[in-house]
Amino acid sequence: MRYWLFKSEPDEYSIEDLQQSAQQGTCWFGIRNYQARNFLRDELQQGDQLFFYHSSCKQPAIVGTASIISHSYPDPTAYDPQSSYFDIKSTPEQPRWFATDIQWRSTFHQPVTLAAMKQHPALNGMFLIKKGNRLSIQPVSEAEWRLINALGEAS
DNA sequence: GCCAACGTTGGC
DNA sequence: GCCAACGTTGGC
Repeated sequence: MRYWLFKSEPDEYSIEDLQQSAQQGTCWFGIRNYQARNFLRDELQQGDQLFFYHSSCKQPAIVGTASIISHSYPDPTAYDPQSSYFDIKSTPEQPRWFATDIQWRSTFHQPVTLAAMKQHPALNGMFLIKKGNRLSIQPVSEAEWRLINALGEAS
């Protein structure tokens, strides 16, 4: 089992939206970056867990957790000419982009803000903290997973 | 709104 | 295969 961090703009899709769809899960689509795609296609496994991160908002923060509930599969929006994620070079024979299903698991009692993570010495090496990293899907170590969960559950 | 840090594209 | 120009992300 591995740990990940997924970014989402709360205006587009927030942890509240994720929680409301907890029964059926949520299709996570629209990843259009090759490095993120490779993680999604090659390394994410059913049962993995992830931090849900709110980006491009007032208080960028990890706000909760979710789990991967499917294998990765070709991103249907890449085939849809009506979709802004349409990519003519992605075909059913050779899909270029992938999606997966995730399911809400927890909302943190206290969001763990980017500022707090930057200040925490133990999180210096975090993918998210490394300068200029903008990946929308990125790996998280087990130590980081434990620490941030503890920070988020603390009141 | 600004801008740094990437990623992508395309000419050569 | 290089690299300049351009586009995007996302914190501030």
